[in-house]
Amino acid sequence: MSYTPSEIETKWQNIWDDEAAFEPSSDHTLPKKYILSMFPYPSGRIHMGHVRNYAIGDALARYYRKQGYNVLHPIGWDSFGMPAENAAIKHKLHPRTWTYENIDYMRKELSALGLSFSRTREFATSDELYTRWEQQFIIEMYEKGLLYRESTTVNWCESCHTVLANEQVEEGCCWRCDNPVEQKEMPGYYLDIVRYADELLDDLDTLEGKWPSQVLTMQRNWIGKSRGLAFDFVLSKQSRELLGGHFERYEVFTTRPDTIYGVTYSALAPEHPIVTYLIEHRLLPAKTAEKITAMVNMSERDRAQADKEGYPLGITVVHPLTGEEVPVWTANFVLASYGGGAVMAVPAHDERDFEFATQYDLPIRRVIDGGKELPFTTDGVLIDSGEFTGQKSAEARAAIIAHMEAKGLGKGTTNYKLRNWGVSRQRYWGAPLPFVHCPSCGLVPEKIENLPVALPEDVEITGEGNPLESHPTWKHCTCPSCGGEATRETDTMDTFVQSSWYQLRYTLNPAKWEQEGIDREDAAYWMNVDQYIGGIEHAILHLLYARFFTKVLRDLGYHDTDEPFERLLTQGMVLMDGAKMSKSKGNTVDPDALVQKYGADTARLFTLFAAPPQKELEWNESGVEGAFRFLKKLYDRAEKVTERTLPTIDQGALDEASKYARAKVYEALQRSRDVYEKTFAFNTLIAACMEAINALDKQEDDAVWSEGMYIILHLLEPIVPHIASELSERLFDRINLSGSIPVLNEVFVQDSVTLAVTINGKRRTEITLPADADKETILATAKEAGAKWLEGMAIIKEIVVPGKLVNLVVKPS
RNA sequence: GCGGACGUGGUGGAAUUGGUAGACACGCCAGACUUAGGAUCUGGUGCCGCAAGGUGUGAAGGUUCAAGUCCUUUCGUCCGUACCA
Repeated sequence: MSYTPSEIETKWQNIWDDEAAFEPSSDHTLPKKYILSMFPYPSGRIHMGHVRNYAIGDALARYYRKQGYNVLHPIGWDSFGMPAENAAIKHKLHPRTWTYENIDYMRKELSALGLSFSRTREFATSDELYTRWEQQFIIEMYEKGLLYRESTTVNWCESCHTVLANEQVEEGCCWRCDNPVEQKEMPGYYLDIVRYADELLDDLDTLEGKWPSQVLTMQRNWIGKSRGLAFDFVLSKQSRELLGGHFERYEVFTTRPDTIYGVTYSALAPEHPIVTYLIEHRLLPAKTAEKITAMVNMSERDRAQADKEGYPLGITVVHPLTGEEVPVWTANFVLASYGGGAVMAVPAHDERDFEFATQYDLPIRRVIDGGKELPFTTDGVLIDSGEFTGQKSAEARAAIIAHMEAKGLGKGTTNYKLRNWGVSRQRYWGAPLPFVHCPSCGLVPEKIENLPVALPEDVEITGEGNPLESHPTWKHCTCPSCGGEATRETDTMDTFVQSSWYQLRYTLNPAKWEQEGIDREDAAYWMNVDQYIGGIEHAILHLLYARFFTKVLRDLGYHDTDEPFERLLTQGMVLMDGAKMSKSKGNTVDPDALVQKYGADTARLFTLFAAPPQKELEWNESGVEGAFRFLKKLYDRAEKVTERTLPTIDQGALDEASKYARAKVYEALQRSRDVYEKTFAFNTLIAACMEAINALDKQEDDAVWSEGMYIILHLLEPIVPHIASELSERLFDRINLSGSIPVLNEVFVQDSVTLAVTINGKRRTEITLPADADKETILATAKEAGAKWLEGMAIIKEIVVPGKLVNLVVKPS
């Protein structure tokens, strides 16, 4: 019989379905493992990145199941989002239809890979039941003050009549209609993630060694915590008068209070209220006002790339320590959203301040000794700094903060780069924000018993404006509080909200889906995710939001875990000809076609064999054939098996080739634990199995063959489950597919050993000796074998590394 | 700029605590079986050299009996980030 993957694979997929083989047990006394690969967006078809992601997760899930763990290995669909609306515009399909048809199709594609997912726990985030609980959480967050509504500046496309994410702005223009994007003040909903900044930062330490350090670093930088001094610049008397008494002072933040005596000017963001006031009251030259307005209207991205630009505002502030008057400028490099939108400028010790000061001929005053050239931005000893002169930067920072605090001039403060998460979108295909605008009560959350606030089905998606806004009836409702006429919120939630808590939803027994969002007991048992697997592209957004939601839901009393993902594996991209596979480049491989041609096992084997999971995977058709060839060989060698169980073998009676083969088999077995539990270097485990088969091929003992196949099928089942199950059923009644197999140390005991002989560290020859040879014998043999290189030399040192080598250190005698 | 990761044959990649570099696979070469083969099997394959031997993990130093592995410097590639005061 020859290897026909299609038959075998269909057969086993049906058996697993019938057996409900991958449903987790509700017995919470069992040891558990929660293995999660990031769920897919139902874009239409699966791609090789999915195959890789799920092959890794499935191997781990199957491994732990075999070890006797109760394994939760769920799948679902991250099914809200813009592509559904774009498809709706293009194909005149309802986003829901398009989405759920895609899900049905992709579910079949994933099934064909033989992935061991729980079927009963599958859900889509666009299911109304999922939305219902999400809306409840959001309302509870609102009630705790974690969610708030606020008006801020956003990217706005007038022709599409919608807000755009920064990512949707291409060179200042709308990604879809190419109209210039405007900055517009608009209300939106924000989650106060900054309130959790410290915990999100500190808990990264607990993930050290379990998450890739790169991801930890990226999150740390993203949170961007910095400590320093916040203090007020008080406007001079004339400046206050100029500003009509509307402003008296403004706050600035610095991480370098030690340089405060070097301040020679102060700069405000162009959006700063003082600047706005000056423009609105025509207190600046018309041309200057125009230029500043242009800076304000520039998108964040463009501004970041622009050259330094600024204008004097004709006002001054008083230096809090020297009493000197300092000129105030507005400058495009000052960010409105950080540290109050104003800075003290110390050109001598800050690169940006220096560049700006040089450009506009502002004074530069050195207050830190050190370095030859300015700007000198490292720590040093203070000079010309009043009573702090002579102190080192570090102590001066503390002293100046203490001094300012004592005098009521300022205080030590912490700032974050992290900004609150804007979660509202002017989109149809998302979870509605469950709020109502009441003319008398203001913003009111919907009543819990009325949830979910579901999307209307009868909408027309045109791509212009929010269909919820233009729907004739949907937004009209009664106020949950006073019962009067009111309007429903038409913004929907960012899709990242759904993916922030799905890992908790999976833990809930499906029998309780209707009654609960998250179950404390179920979550306590399953959380946290033992191994999370996904692409590095989610290093910040998704992984930060999911961590945040986990903590928030913990504080709302839904569960008790601090971190959602115990260990994280970031898989590399799948490449073809050195470039990421993409439709536009035309360098894709269709997983369906691959499975049809070679079978799912070959697809899985190749993706795990060609590279370690963390690295990029270069697609290679002949490599795929190599994987297929190995499976054919494996299938073929099943004929060699004569015993139906793990045989007992008399090691002493075997010939060298059989002993060698046994050693190779057990080496693979020994290696497997590390691979599945620690390194995920499936490529090395597969290589070890190939070596074992090659070694078995070179010997003829039936029992050794039986033992070898028994163990190799056991090892490979998580990777190539169909062929392994098929052969295992035929040969061993599947008994080798559960439990673990002990490593027999006797197989590693060798009668003779081969040692390398090196002279001065250079390998010259090798010697073979009985395994129990003593050091003298070894040295004598080595000297004899290396006589040629020892002529005329005096041996000054002899090193024997047992089982490895002999090194003789010599010099001319 | 800053932060991180990585440089090993023609290719993907192996190599516990420093201990025979190149496992395994692809490709290539030769042979066998074949009408034929892009099927299968056997053998070979880092580089230079007929060989003996030499040489070899981006480069240059260093530590060590011994370095792909540790240290210093340097070059290169990839990824992330972008005026955060």
